[in-house]
Amino acid sequence: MIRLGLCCLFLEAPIRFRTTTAKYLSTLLKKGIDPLEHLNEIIGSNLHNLLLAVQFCSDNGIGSFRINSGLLPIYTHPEQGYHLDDLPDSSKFRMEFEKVRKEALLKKVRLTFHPDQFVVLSSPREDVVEKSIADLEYQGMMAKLLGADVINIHGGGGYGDKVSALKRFAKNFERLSKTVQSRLTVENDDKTYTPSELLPLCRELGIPLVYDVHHHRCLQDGMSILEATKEALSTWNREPLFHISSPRGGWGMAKPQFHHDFLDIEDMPMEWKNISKFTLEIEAKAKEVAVLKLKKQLKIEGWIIE
DNA sequence: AGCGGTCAAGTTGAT
DNA sequence: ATCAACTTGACCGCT
Repeated sequence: MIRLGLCCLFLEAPIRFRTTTAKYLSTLLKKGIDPLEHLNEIIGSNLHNLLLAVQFCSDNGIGSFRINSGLLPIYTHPEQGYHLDDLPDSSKFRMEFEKVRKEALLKKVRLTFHPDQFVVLSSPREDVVEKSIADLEYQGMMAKLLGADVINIHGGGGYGDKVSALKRFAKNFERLSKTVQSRLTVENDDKTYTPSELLPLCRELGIPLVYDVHHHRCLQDGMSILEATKEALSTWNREPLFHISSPRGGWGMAKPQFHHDFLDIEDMPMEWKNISKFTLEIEAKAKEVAVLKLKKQLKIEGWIIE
C-alpha cells in the first residue's frame, strides 16, 4: 500500500505560498515601516494556504504533503530573523498551526519537511554548521506544532574525505534538540552520498534513510534497488518514506538528474510492489497534476494506492 | 499589465 | 571563472 506525497507547491490548484527577501525587509525598515508587519501578512497568507493544501490532499487522495521551508520566510536570517511570538498575530498563528495539525491528523495527511541545500551538518565550517542547526531547529519547531514526523536532509558535501565528513555529521547530530533528532532523516543524493555510504550513519545515529531511487540510479554503489530498499526499510521506526522522479530527457540522455514534469510509470521499481505500507514523495515539476496522473496509472497497473 | 532584475545561505560538477 | 542544479520561482518596481 502506497501513500503518495506531493512536494511543496501546486501547479494548477489555486494554492500559493508567498515569500519575501531580507533586502526588501531592510528597505522597509529604512522607510520607517516595521518589517514584522509585512512578514505578518505573508505568514497569515501562508498558514491559510497550508490548510488549503492539506484539505486539497485529503480531498484528492494524496496522503502526504511536504511543507515548504519558507513557510515563515527569513526566520533564521542573522539580521532580519525573528521569532513566531514577535509577530503581531502570533497567537492567531499558533491557533492556525494547531488547526492544520488537527486537520492533517483527522484526514490522515502525513506532513514532512525538507530543509534546503544550505543545511549541511557535515561541513568543516563551524559557521555553516551553526546556521544549519538554527535552520533545523526552526523546522523542528514547525514540525512539532504541525505534528510532522520527518525532517529530511542530505549528507552534505564530501570535501574529498567522506568518512571524516560523516563523522562531523554524527558529531553535530548530538547538538540538535530531541525535537529535531527524533524527526531527522537522511537521504541519498545524486552526486556524493549513496545508500551504502549512509546506512552505517543511519544505524549509528538511529535515524531512518529516505531512499531516493532516482538518485540511486544516477549515483550507483553496487547495491541493487532491492537490497537498498530492504536496508532502507529496516532503518524506519515509523512509516517509511521514499522518493522518486523521472529524468527530464529520458534515461541515457545528458543530465538524468534533472526532474521531468511527470513520473514515467516505467520508473516505478517493481521491487516496491509488495512493501506493506510506505509514503512515496513524487518529485515532478507538474506537482499535484503529476501525482494525480500517476495515481490513476498505478491503480490501472494493479498497484495498491491508499 | 507585463516583464526584467533580484534574492541569505553550500557544494558539486559541467561548461 | 561562472553558473545551474538542488525539494521550489516569487517578488517588487519600472515601463
